[in-house]
Amino acid sequence: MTSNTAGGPSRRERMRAETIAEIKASARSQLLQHGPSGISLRAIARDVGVTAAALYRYFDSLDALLMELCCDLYDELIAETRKAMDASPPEAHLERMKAWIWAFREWAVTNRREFELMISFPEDHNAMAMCARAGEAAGLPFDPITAKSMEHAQLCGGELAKFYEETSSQGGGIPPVQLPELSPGLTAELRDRCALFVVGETVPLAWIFSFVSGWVRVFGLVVMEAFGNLPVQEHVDEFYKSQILMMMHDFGIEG
Amino acid sequence: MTSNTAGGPSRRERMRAETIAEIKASARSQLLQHGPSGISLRAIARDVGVTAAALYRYFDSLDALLMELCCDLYDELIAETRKAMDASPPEAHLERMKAWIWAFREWAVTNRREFELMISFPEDHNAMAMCARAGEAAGLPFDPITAKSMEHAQLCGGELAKFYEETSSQGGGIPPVQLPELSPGLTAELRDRCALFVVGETVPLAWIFSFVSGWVRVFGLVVMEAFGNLPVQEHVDEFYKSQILMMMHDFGIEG
DNA sequence: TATTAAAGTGAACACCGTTAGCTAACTAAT
DNA sequence: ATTAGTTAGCTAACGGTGTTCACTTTAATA
Repeated sequence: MTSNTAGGPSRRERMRAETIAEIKASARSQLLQHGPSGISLRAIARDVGVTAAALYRYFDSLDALLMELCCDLYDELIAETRKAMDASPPEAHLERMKAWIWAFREWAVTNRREFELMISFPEDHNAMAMCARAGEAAGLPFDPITAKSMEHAQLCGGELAKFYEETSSQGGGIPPVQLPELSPGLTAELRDRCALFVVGETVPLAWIFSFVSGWVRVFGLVVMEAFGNLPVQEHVDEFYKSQILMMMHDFGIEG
Repeated sequence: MTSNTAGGPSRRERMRAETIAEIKASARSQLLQHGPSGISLRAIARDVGVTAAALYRYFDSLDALLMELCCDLYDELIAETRKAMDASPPEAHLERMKAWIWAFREWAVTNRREFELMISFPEDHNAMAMCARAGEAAGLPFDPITAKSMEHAQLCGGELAKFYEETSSQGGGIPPVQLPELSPGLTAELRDRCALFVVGETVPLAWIFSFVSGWVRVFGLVVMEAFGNLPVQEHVDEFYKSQILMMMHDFGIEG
């Protein structure tokens, strides 16, 4: 009757997916209310209307559930960021990069607890080891959460690469203000590491360096704000804008 | 016999202090081994050789214990940083500020889990509320942990103020490279907030702005490295040095 | 319809933080 | 020196947690 002639997901699979979604939704609701450490497997079970033991049909452990939730949150952040970027046309690389920063901040601040879970996860518990093992099993070089984080950074890095391509092809390109002397070792590592972020082509070292510097700065801003450590607390928007301006200055762009 | 004629701490008080130290040491050892969420009150009790209930003679709750531990860790960080700064003479403000950054990083990286506890604390659990209440009770405007964090930042901010004093008194002072236009509101807030950090006198707005920017950058660097998110992972020392160079450039200093 | 795999249950285990009431030990004052 | 009061420690218990195991129900399949 319910045979799978259409090739689509069977009734059971649909049910299962629905239950999983329900579980995750409950977990997130608890995350919102009580923070990362306040998520209780038994409370989730109570919420979903099922025994605690039943959840083990869906997740190997609470940590595994949290990890999946964490990945979902990254997906949400990435989707949100991408949407914000796409509000500007594909050629407006600068605007799209600004949108990336802005969306990142917006999401992290309006979803503080989720963000807290995301950044505290990679090394919390023994989860890192678990992550790493899962990653290796799938043939990936990184644990899934680090991978997601890089996917997120790549949204901005790729845009930078495209921006370089265009500016360099139509008139010399913009020389960055200043690049300190770097050893061949660091130079190589920057290129290697950022081949993953800045997926693009032969962007010059100065750009890569400025990109990494900017990435660190934005990370600092967002984490500080989300964790309540930002010195500025009233005119945060303007402060961000001024920081963006300064970073653009590093790329030799006056905005 | 054991009367307190000398005015010093009584035998009981000494014993008590010793026990408290033992408890904290055990807590820290567990922090080191199992991370912030792996600290168990009962395990501490077992370790110290006492019943779990007995610990409540020393701390109101596990959270209270963690908070005190957190403050101790800040004290350790501050002491270490101060020591590193004092390796340079009092006039070498630039060197002392570099030492501040370097010591901060060093401590955070060699005490990752402690650092993790420290930055995840201010908002974790309901501890923030507890902190705030404790702070208000003591008449302080901030919770003790935020206060410690600011004391730490002040080590660097104060040095910057002294540096400005000297350079401005002996020949015009160094103009920072660039300061974006800031609204009166943000200007005022920067001055207000940083009156706490940069305890000093009439340092110009551009310096305050650059200081806050630098503070954000260093925070980003340290957090990323401690949490394993720093893009650079092999030539970290050199990367830090290059970042410091760039920040000095913001102050108009080539070095 | 009989078979088989999945989903769910209930009880148990070993932990956890916290509280209440009691006992022994030590301090301080009479 | 005796007494009163404080402090540190104990045991026992309560309600909570994650996790496992054996068992039953449910639903899809052959």
